[in-house]
Amino acid sequence: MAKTKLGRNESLVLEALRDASGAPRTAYQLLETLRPDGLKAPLQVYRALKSLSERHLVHRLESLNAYLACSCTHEESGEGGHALVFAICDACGTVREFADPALGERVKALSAESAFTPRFAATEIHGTCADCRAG
Amino acid sequence: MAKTKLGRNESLVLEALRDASGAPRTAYQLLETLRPDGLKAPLQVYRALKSLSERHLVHRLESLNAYLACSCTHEESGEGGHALVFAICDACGTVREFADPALGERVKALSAESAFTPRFAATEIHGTCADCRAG
DNA sequence: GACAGTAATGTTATTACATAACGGCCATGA
DNA sequence: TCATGGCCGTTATGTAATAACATTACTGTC
Repeated sequence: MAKTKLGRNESLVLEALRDASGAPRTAYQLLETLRPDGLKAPLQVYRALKSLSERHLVHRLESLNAYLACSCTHEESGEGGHALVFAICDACGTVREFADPALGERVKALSAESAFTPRFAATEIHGTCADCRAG
Repeated sequence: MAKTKLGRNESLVLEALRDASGAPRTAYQLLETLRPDGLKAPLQVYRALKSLSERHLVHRLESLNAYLACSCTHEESGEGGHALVFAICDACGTVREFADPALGERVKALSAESAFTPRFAATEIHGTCADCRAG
């Protein structure tokens, strides 16, 4: 299932996201960044992002339509799937990523109550980070 | 802060969402639905959705770019803000909405650990509902 | 009623995000 | 060799959301 090696475009996109370190980037921002490297069309970026997502190397932030290099060591792929948490600072835009087991358990419990079979869950918390609060 | 009464477009959009009962609708789907009622431009729908969101009568499902009539009685507006949970069936598209206090507490705790000040959090669980699993 | 102020609405155009459809290149192994 | 599959490139298009500006409807006041 998981493919073996990253292709050129995938490597470029992943590197660009890691350079951003904590700052999410939209697909079109990535495209601009990577134009000097020869990327020209949105689809090149989107394909790379899709592939990287499937390998759990990047995540999509749904509420921002943006992408983030994964900072967690996923010991995951467990049955219930992943339960990621993102703390998004609306002031400076940086994002911290967690993989919280307790929250994952709560998601499972809630799902069970509704006879719902979860496959994947993500929590996005919007607020203000410590640095921005300090000002 | 909260305005008094719904305008015509707001009422139309809210009604359309409630008619969908559990099924999320995109802004453009709503526009098509409401064309017979005289709506013509996306902005009319988006403005209504924004206003309704601020009143907590509808929610946006980030992972679907779609909107849902709120089914909860929000006794909320507490300090930490809301912590909503959506169980999204990827098979039939229906969505169940919860307001889970335990999960809200976990979000607060996680935030505190990172000196992050939360304002709003939403959890979207993708999976399969009981009906679809039964087939 | 006449008027000013404000909230709601309407219209056009544009930006931003994402995918469809098609074709080419090249490694590798039967 | 040549068929297969993975990766890559390009054009065109679909879908989601907002900017900018004009207009209409609903107040209260005099």
